[in-house]
Amino acid sequence: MISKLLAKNKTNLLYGALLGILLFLLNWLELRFVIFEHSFEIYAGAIAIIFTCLGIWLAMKLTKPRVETVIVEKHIYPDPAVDFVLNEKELASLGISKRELEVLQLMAQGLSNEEIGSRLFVSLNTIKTHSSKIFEKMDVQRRTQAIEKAKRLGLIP
Amino acid sequence: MISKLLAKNKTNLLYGALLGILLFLLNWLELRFVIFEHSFEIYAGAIAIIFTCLGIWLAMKLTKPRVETVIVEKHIYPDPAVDFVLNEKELASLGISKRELEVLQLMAQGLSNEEIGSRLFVSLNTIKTHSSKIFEKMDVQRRTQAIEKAKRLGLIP
DNA sequence: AATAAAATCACCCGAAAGTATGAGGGCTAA
DNA sequence: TTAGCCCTCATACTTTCGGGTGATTTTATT
Repeated sequence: MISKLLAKNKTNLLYGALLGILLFLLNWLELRFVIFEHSFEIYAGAIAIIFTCLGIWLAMKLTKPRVETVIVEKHIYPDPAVDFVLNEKELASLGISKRELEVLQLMAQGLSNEEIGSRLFVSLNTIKTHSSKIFEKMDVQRRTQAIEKAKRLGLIP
Repeated sequence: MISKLLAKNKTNLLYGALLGILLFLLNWLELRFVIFEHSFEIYAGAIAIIFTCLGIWLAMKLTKPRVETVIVEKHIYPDPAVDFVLNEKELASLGISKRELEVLQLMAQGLSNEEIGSRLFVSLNTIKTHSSKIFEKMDVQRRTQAIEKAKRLGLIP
């Protein structure tokens, strides 16, 4: 409870403490003044210095920093692979299966049928069958057309 | 000449003048003190207030304005097709000619060599030569690889 | 004018891609 | 369970692609 209150009024307490110290200093200086009658100028100077510092400190603490808003135009180059969303409707309407899509993706990466077969652990003939079906379903003649169309339709990144 | 000097030391002169005024004030207050023997506290308080203000003023004037920079990122999503900029450096470093780039673009659109030849009014053999050179320069084996790499390098949209 | 680079075309050959057809096994929804 | 789709694989055939070589013409570039 008390610690909470302390934490909340931390700054206020700090200010209070500082004021106290200042008053004490003032008093002490006055005492000195009483002892050395003619050290008035020193006293005044001390007060001046101390309160100048106080003023500076106050200004530093109390002035709000000027907020300068800098608008930076950040060009976002959408990494086609990162925020790619598969157009499942198109996929369904074309009737392309999961496996066929896989083949299509590898095709678009520039792999040969042979390489795709190795990648998917199936024979070249299987990939040929898949690609034929893909071309048929997508109504294209060549793999390059399939790739172009697939990208356009959002089937591949 | 003199006006220039004035302009240059404007702030310095201002400070000097202010100091002068302060000294005068101090003197005047001292005079008052002499007149009213027991108004010491008033005197000290006045000094305190004045120098606090001076400190504040000094801090405001002398410290660089504290600028808190808030960076607001404005995200811009460029349409890849609309504001496509050809990566001419890459094009030059690969040594790909204008004609070859044309062929590459048509390739990426899914055209066969035959079709590209018809489109550009040259023979199939010419397109074959072009594509061979393209693959050689791009260090790829297949047209699909060339397309993929060309897109990646910003040679085609 | 000389040189270099680009563009054009041709021929051959092998590799890859694409077409057609058939067939077997697996999964699922009617 | 049966019809339908998917996945797999095979064979045979055609087309397209890609590599290699060589040659001519046009177009810069110096």
